[in-house]
Amino acid sequence: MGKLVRIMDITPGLRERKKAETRQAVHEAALRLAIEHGLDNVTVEAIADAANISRRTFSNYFDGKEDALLYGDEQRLGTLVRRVHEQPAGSSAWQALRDALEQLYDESDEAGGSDRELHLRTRLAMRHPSLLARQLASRVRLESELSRAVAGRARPDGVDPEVITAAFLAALRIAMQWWCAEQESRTLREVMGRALDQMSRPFA
Amino acid sequence: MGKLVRIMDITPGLRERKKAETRQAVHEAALRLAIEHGLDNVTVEAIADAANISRRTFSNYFDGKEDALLYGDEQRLGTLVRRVHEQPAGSSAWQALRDALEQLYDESDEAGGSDRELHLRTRLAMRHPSLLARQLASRVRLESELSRAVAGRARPDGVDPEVITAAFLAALRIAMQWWCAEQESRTLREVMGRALDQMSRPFA
DNA sequence: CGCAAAGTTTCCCATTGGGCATGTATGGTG
DNA sequence: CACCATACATGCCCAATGGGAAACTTTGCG
Repeated sequence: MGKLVRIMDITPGLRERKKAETRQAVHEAALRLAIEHGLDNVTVEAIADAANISRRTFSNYFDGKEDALLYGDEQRLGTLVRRVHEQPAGSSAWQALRDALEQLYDESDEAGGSDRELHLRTRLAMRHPSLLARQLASRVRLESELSRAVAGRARPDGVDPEVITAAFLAALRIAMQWWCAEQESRTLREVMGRALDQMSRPFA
Repeated sequence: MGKLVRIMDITPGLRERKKAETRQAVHEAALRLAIEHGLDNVTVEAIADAANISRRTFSNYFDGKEDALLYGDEQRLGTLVRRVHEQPAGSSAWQALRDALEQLYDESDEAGGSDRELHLRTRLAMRHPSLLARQLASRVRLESELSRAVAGRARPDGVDPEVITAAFLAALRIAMQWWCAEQESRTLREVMGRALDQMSRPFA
């Protein structure tokens, strides 16, 4: 029983940790190879090889090279959901989303995750149709979670959570688009702020 | 030269017309088979067979069964872009989008394209990840066209066209989501109207 | 009518996802 | 600590797929 507590609590068990490590390793291998040789010049086999696992095992971790590449994105958005949940209950839905996002970028700045790499990765994703497709699909899956995360919060009369989160995510996407179009003239933060400001305004 | 005019003008040439016909035939075959047997129980070969073309030729028309299925969507969104262009120059960006959409649904009502079928198709798309993915990707490709179509129109101060169209399309997506969740209690029109109203309001 | 261009088909092969069976590491239990 | 159920990795295999090369057919301009 004591073990059970430990398992559920902090230690996910060696097994789980190893899985997570491998997943991360595969992800990074995929990323490196894709940037180096271009996505379609990289086979699943090559990625698996670079990560020291068999091709078959790769399939156990990801549904394809695209998923492997976008694993970082999924993680990032997952933590975004968590941060939204952590926002003070007094924050409005829109504000909670914005603050959570801001917080997310504070963290990644500290972690040294430079904008530079993100820039590259995102350009890669925008260029390749199959990547773009999977990315958007995974975001939709996340949208519902995000909606639930803001469902209990204050929002303008008659505006449903789904609409707020959809608008929020759309703004993020547009911001990334803008940011990738220019060459680092502005911070991603700034661009996102701008997009979110615009999105929060009335259109009619 | 006279012929050249005809080619560019109305007659797309027999060749082009046949291509369009085939494309449509393949699309419909795909749709029928997918609804009948479920998407993943239908091979590309089966679709090609049903449309009386070779498997290889299928690839000349579409990049995969998903694309074949979503061809209808692409057409529909293409005409939406055209309708937006046709809106009176006096209309604001947001209004032009809404009116063009309304118009699009007037047309499909006249054409007898029942909501019933759309309901089925959309549920299909929402359930199957690979379909959802491709659908979203094709919408992004369209987003830029739509943005250009409203670029010259009146919009709230400091709000860029991309943001407006992104919001618009996001609202459509949410509306489809809502509409598919309930069983025909409301018209798609109504639901879309509701989503668009909400989206046009300020969030902050 | 004749020919060049566009389109279709056949043949082919590398890549891929996933089922199944077999090894191998992990962790709870007596 | 030894033991075993279970989860995980791997190897083998096959059907599906995308797309290149080349042969063949259709279209339509001159």
